[in-house]
Amino acid sequence: MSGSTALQPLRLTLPDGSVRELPPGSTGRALAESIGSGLARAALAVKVDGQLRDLDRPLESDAAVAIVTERDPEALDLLRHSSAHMLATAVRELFPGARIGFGPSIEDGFYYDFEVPRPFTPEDLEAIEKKMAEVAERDYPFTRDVVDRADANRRFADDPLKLERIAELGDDETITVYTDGPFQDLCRGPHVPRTGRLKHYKLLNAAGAYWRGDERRQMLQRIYGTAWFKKDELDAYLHRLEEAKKRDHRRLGRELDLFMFHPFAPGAPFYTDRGTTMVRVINDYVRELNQRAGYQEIKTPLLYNKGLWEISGHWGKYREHMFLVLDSETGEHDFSLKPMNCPSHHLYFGTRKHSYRELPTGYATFDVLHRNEVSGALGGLTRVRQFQQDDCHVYLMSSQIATEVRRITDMILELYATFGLTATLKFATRPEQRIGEDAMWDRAEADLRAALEATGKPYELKPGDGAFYGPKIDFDVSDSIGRKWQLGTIQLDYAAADRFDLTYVGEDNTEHRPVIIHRAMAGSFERFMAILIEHFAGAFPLWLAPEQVRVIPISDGQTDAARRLAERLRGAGVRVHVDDRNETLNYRIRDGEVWKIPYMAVVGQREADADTLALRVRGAGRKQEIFPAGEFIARVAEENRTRALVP
RNA sequence: GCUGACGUAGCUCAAUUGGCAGAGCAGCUGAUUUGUAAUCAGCAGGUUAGGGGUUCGAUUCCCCUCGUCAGCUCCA
Repeated sequence: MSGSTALQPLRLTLPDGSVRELPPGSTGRALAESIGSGLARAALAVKVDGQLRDLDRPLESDAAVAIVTERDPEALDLLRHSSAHMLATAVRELFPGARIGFGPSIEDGFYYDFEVPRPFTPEDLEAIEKKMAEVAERDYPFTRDVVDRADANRRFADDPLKLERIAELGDDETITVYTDGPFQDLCRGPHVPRTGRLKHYKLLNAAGAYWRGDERRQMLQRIYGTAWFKKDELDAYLHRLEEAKKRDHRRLGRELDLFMFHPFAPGAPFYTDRGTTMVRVINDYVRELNQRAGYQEIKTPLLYNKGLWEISGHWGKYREHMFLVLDSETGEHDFSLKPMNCPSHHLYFGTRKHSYRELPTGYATFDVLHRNEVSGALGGLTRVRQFQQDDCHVYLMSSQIATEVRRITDMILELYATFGLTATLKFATRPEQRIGEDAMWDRAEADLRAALEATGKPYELKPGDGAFYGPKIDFDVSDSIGRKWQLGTIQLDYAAADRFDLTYVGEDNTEHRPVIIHRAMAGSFERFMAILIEHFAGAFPLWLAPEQVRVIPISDGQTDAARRLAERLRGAGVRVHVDDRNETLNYRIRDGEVWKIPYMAVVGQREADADTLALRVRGAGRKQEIFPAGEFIARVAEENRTRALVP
């Protein structure tokens, strides 16, 4: 405690630098009231020397303080954590025997785990939500009590999970209990002042969750919810969920006929003709980038004897994720489908001698990989068992790292920009568990960082998050609705060359170990497809669209003209179809919009006579434009060539 | 893998307490020849995911298998 005596006033410094004096033991609320009654009404908590505290907790010493209201970023956390308590309060009233686990605030909401005899049903959730409204109505204060261990154990005698947590608390830790009405919870706090402050929330779903995420422990029933300060924020969030559902790649993949799954091949997609076209277009683009970088594209075997996996270390650490294959001659499962490309590339590199003159040497491969994910981990194209990566391994001398990393970074950012994706960079440095000398890490991190700085892009530092064999740069991409995906990665590897005994002959005519860079840009094509589908909501830019132009003759009289136009477009490398079905023009226009075709070229008698077309741009409605056929073909070809994002 | 929910025509969904499996869209056939988001009529479409059980009778109730979906420590 500070040396202040009971008679000396507290000196509280506000964010604007002004100082207020209040009697010792005054609460945050008293401070807020002394500033203004409006602020006192808005106050949710108080920040004392940077730490959040309950509004009604006495201030003990001079400090820098700030009143926290809805407008502070931390306030949402507070709101959601308190909402979790209110949820538990309601559950306890409806299910008196329910034992409680943890109930934190999370991104966009909160959850609470309960140990109950049976899982919650959707009807339960409705009832619980109603009960929560009652609890809010009763406007209980959240009160904080400091208790000793014995008291805590007594209070939670019926809640073994809480007792377990209490037992873990150190003797020097303050144990606090928060109470709102009939409910009390072991909790560090802080909370909003009263349940009445919780107004705009919704329970979303319930699902099982292992106690502490440990599959060996009992399964609890978790209820997820979301909470916001304003009704329109809650509505906007729920609307966002709806929108995200609408652009769910699984739904669009079916509606736009891009890919499918069959029960006989769980976790392995079938691509339709349209989906295959997209994969090919993306492939071609990555190929072009690889070629420009001077990387070689190679194809390597899919199936290997375990000898390879023993060298790579997969056999020991990764075997459960590999699809083992029975060798009928030996009767043993001595073969495995490859889960990664690196061992193949290392093997290939090692089959011949390399001069320092040929470094850096890059191998790129689009081969199919298999990883045996547990069934519960599968979902759509983002979590699959079979996939392809835009994988590349570059073998180089350590003196070449900075230049090469810079080159790769530019390449990756260019790729993202082409799809209208923006990336943030993360620089991950040496982890606790690692191989190699500190000097090596110093050098590697310095090189990576220099390369990173050279891009001029801001980056986030993630100390200790590197791979055990080297530091890395991760690329997080934000899509059009703000979701983040980790896509690209550049990893320095100082271990593989040793394991595979890879060498190059240096200028000094002796053998040296190369450094290896693992590079992925799009990551897996499957996941990248999913991200693109959701990013564009299925309305792909022309160059990526499976069907780029649909030619629509108005009536039978123009069918031949339409076909001739399509033929000319096809000649210019355009993916085009003629919709001469026996349907009304309106029907076919609508169909084109539903299928999100970038351009519809309508050909009536006027257009047929003049060798023109009436262009309808996707989403632009009736706003159409008459184009001479030649001009239109040139325009489409140009968009294709430049990979234009918008028409 | 575990917990829960779900699985009905190609797609989206119906089908009282267990009582003859339906509709819209898509498909096919015909009529219609269309000027910018659904023309009309007819036809066809199913071992209700698969298997077993209870029952006079199962889409419905029970069990098993397969698959799909949600979730499985962003730190009391």
